[in-house]
Amino acid sequence: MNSEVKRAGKIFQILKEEYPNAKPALNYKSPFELLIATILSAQCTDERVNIVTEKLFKKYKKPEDYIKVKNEELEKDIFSTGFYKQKAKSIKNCCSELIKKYEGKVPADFQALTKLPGVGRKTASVVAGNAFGIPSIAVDTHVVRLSNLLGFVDSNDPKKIEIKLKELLPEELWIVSSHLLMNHGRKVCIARRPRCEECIILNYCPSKYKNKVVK
DNA sequence: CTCCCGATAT
DNA sequence: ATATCAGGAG
Repeated sequence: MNSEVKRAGKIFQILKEEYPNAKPALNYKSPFELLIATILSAQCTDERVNIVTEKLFKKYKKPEDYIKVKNEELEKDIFSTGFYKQKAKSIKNCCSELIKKYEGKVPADFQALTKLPGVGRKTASVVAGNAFGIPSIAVDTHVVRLSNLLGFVDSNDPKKIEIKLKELLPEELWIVSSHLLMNHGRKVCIARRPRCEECIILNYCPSKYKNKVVK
């Protein structure tokens, strides 16, 4: 086992102690709700998505419910998450696909998820991992940022980062590792201004007090 | 690489 | 007032 792997192991061990209850920040009660919430979370904070989905999930229960309303109505209901026209289309098309191909159920398969409208690698990983327990690493902007700052990678390509993290970590840590990095990224290693003073893994961070994302 | 867009920190 | 945040599709 190389030193890179050991270092990563140490970092995630500390993060696990710091965030013992690390879980998705999105609120959901089913794979379907998680799928919708994650589509909405593109370029939007999880916090804001939760505000929107609180009402949304009371009104829309099944894929059919999203299809039968007019575009403008769905757009209004998801407005504040931004990119609402795109997202409304994605959600509607996605729901049609679910009905057509999967009897209205969310497929428990990464590749199948990726093919759904509005669902890219990150969303597919979130759903596969958190709704179905399939080992996956969701690489969102926090994971990209922290992976670079912590020196795991020198790249902004989410797929490369995902592959690298999978090499670095044992499979049972994959799902939780995303949550840990997202948690830490949101609370301490904040994009706008990293709180290096309060960072628990500062000693393992090559970017400490740099306040600037590498590359 | 550009477009899609509102919310919020500074 | 405005820079920055936050993924997917074409």
